[in-house]
Amino acid sequence: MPELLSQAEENYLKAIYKVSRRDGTPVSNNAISVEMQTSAASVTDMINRLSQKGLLNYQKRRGVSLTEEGYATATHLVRKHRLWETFLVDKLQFSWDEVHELAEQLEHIQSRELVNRLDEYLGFPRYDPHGDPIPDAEGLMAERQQVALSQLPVGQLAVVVGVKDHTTPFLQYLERTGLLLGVQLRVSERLDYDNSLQLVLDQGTTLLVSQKVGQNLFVQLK
Amino acid sequence: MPELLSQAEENYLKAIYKVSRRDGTPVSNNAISVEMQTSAASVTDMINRLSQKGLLNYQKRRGVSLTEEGYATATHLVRKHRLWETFLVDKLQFSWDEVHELAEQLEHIQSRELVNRLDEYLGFPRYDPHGDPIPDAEGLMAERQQVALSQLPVGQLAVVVGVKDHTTPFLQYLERTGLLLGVQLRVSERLDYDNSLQLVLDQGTTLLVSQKVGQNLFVQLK
DNA sequence: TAATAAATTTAGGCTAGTCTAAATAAAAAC
DNA sequence: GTTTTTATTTAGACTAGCCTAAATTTATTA
Ligand SMILES: [Mn+2]
Ligand SMILES: [Mn+2]
Ligand SMILES: [Mn+2]
Ligand SMILES: [Mn+2]
Repeated sequence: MPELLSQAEENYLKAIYKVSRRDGTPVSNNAISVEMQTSAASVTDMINRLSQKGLLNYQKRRGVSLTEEGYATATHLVRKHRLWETFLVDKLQFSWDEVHELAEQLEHIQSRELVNRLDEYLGFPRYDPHGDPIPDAEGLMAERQQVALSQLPVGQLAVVVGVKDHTTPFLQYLERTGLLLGVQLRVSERLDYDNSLQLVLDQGTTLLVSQKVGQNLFVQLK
Repeated sequence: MPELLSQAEENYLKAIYKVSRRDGTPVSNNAISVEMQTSAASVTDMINRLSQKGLLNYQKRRGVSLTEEGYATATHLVRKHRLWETFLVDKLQFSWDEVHELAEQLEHIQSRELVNRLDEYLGFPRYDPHGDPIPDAEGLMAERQQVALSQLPVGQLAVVVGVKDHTTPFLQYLERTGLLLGVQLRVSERLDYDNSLQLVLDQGTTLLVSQKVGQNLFVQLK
């Protein structure tokens, strides 16, 4: 039953999806208003409309959760967002730090057929340019056992598979330091003074990164 | 000075562009309301807003025309629309009768960079899947000396270069009869009874088409 | 020219989506 | 167990875009 949703409604759904993935419990009005950068009053308003449409479970003052339909709709939005980002990087040669805002627009284009053809055109990619998994046409996506770089035991070989922080400055930092997806590394030393990490990369080059960087990079054990 | 325009504002601009086709003569409120399928009151309302923004020249009860900026904006919308249609057909294998509605959505995506990269990715096409010229980044587009098939003298060799009617039924009719862009033909006979036309195509196959078809196909003399 | 028709504007109203300010409920701190 | 703080809802207002109905102006026709 894909009712037509406005872009505003879609953005709220996506925000609720995003916040609820972080913990799992019902999402507070407040968390949504922070994520959406709107007033709490606007959130209450929109929550009422979305639960009216059967996309949210909502009890006054007890938080909201996505219904089955709301979850599917949000997942489809994520699918579109990540496929468009992949298109922009793979086909139009955009850099991975330039595509998010564009995908925020493109994700609202309405056409299942277009999304599926785009998916096929891109070769059914499983991850987007930031390493985030792309849901398939049924809404299923890969779940990777990944860990923050800051949690990686010293000496353990691992490979960079994703970013937690998607902002342009962080992505450009990674670009300049060569700490990109697919790079293999190990932590050679953890410096107690400021929790910075001494890394040894692929070809033996070394790199010192701050705690903040370590917390925002996802790696997979090798 | 590309102020941010809403989709509604952009659609009105495009409608005015389409109705006026740069012939200078002011466009009537009524023509816009027919093109947009909205009430005359809504048109008056929007005209006021767009002339406020410097996109239209407007004097009460004397019709509107596009300003230089309004014209450039409308041309850019047409550029985006036609590039996206070309993308959908050339890259995603959509049929030419399926792409218009999708392009109506995609044309509102805001990013000069994206449009220019798409243009390059497509090889700087000069015509869209319907034979309509695509404005370049400066807003310039090819002007073809074309004539309606119904005007073509009997015996004159010509090639199909465009359609006047962009509706799905007409495009599907052309698809089924093989009367597609690039096909060479000549009119072997004009039947007085109903002004239908007997055509001889490329490989000598013949085809009888109604006056309505003749009026909605553009050809170029060979 | 006067009457009629068509086009346009004005007036007023509606919904979606936003806001601020105030009221109320729940949670945290004392 | 009060008090204070935070979260949430309510109330009221605003803009963009749309509408219908009525008023007004311009064009057409008798
Ligand atoms: Mn993104
Ligand atoms: Mn991404
Ligand atoms: Mn079109
Ligand atoms: Mn076209």
